[in-house]
Amino acid sequence: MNDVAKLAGVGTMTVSRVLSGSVRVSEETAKRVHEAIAKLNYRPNEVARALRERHSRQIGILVPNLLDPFFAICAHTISETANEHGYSVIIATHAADADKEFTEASRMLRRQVEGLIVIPADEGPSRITPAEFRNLPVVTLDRPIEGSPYDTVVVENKFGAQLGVNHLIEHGHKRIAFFGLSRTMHTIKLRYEGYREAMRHAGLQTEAYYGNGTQEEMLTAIQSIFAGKTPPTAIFCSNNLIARNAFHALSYMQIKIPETVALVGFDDFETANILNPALTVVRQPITEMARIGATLLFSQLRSKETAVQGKTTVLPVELVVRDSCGTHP
Amino acid sequence: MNDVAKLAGVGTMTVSRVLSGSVRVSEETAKRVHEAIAKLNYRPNEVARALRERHSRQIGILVPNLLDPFFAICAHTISETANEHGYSVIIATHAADADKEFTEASRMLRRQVEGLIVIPADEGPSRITPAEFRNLPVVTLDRPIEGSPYDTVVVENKFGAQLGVNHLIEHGHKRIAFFGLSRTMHTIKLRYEGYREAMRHAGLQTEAYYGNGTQEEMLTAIQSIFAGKTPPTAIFCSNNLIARNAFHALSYMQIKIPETVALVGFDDFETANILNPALTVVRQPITEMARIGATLLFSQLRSKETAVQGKTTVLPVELVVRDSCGTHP
DNA sequence: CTGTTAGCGCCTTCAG
DNA sequence: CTGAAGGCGCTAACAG
Repeated sequence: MNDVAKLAGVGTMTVSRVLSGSVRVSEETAKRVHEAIAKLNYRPNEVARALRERHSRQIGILVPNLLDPFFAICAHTISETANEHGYSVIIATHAADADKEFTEASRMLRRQVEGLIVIPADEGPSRITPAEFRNLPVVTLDRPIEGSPYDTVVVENKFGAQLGVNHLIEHGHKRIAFFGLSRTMHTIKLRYEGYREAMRHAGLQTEAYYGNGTQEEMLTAIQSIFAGKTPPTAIFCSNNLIARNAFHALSYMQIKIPETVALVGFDDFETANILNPALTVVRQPITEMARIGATLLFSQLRSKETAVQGKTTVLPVELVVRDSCGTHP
Repeated sequence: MNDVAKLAGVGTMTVSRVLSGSVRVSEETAKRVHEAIAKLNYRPNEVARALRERHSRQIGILVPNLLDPFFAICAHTISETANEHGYSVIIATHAADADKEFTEASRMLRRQVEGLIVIPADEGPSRITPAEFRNLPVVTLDRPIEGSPYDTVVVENKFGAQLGVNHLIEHGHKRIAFFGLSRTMHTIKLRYEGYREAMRHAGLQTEAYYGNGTQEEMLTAIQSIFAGKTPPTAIFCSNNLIARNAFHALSYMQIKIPETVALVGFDDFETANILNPALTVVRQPITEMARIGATLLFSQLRSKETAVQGKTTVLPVELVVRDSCGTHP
């Protein structure tokens, strides 16, 4: 910047002003400065600026990983939204580990991020709390941080499950199994509740299976379940991984969908409609969720006050009927 | 930091030294400092440190988007590798637009990233060049930046296509169509070359279709192609999007795979093996590519010299035979 | 082993 | 409209 100033024959402040446009500078001077900038290929140092201005124009995104399309879509959308606001994003993954989550959040704070958008680790108590991160605006997505006062954006997990299960019930199914991933995951628990209520309301008995996060485990589970005398005639899958694994195992075992078992998944995915049969799912508005979360954060940044109320925004889900439950009753 | 120093009754330098561990500090003093840090919940300001030390411990990742699992896997792997090196990552997307690519790279440079890993925009000449970004270490993934001296990591695109097409030829197919996405994409061009050579080598005529990036377009294309008198008996799909769209259209039209048409895709994806029939693909080592690229960048950072030679690392691909071509001949 | 001085690149404040 | 001084939080270099 000094070089630019010297070349343009002005003081550094003039250069600074030309760049920020905050104060009027005579046109001619501005032109000289611009020429000098171009000649020297000068780029302002945002680090110095951040230090001086005490805000980094940077937010942090903390997700379990970027391999699950659900998280990747969130990260993508947040990143784009941040860009529209002139912010950069730092991304880190916590692999569903609360310690890693805390470590990464701390690192981001040291980097002076102005806010955090996090899809919390689901195992163990999160250590992202106002006690640790005083003043730092945080918005959580997909699930809240238990007992924290942060704004959060989630979907109608329970209602969505009811929607899906009722769809199955309307098709006349009596034995409908719930396939969970982990008993401890917030979203899965809510979806199970929805399942249970729908079943109870219809006077049906519940039947839940957990785990089966890999194709192999699922195959074993399906084999044992369908070796019984009265296997379920329908399965409600609690997330897209479980749905894919179930679909795979059923196809592999040549168990007919929907003739022998009907299938409904929670969370739509790219290839759901090219499966054979195409999978009926409860769709979550992922992009919208991420955008709303980011917008929430930026409005906190603008108003310069961290939300202390912890507003929860619940987004609607939608049943996408395809072919894995047969035709409409 | 001043507060910490005061509370511990030492100078700021002592605090600094305790934190960095660079110089020995007496144990007792160190303890007092640590206590003060804990009491005040002090976190060092990385922005100030970066300004002073003139390196940010931050790299930039620039990808077209995070929606395509291929890019998301790359970003994920780079992010994890960077973390292992104690670096943070800034991520931005360029939506395959060379201007946006340039803008985002510039923004990252202003933020003093120490290096860039980029999956270049494929349309238009990239403006990420040493002329614009003097000294900045850059590694490109998936495709090179034309005429740039940057290290790059790619896969055997041409050979992979030959592998896939030969597999089809071995199954006795004579009319094998190539489904491209864009004529201008570097990877697609190479894959087309592989296709062409394999066909020529077998004395077969080529037949290529481009576009069809949406399910609707693909459906129209497939309808018109299969309305002809001698439609192809096999299709080689140049990437995972095209493969999925083709699969969808074929299923929708109830054209039997592999009986009526055999299908091979380039680039494996999550659900490829739960399709019915499971899709035979040429698999690229995505994670390995990203990890090698990141490692390359970090070794440049360590050696403090930007690669000027532009080393190209070519990674092997692998044919994953599943069911979309029928049984082995 | 510890403290002092100076300055990284920028912008706020105050003078001109 | 423009420039000079000072300091954001930190650490390299030097001194003690």
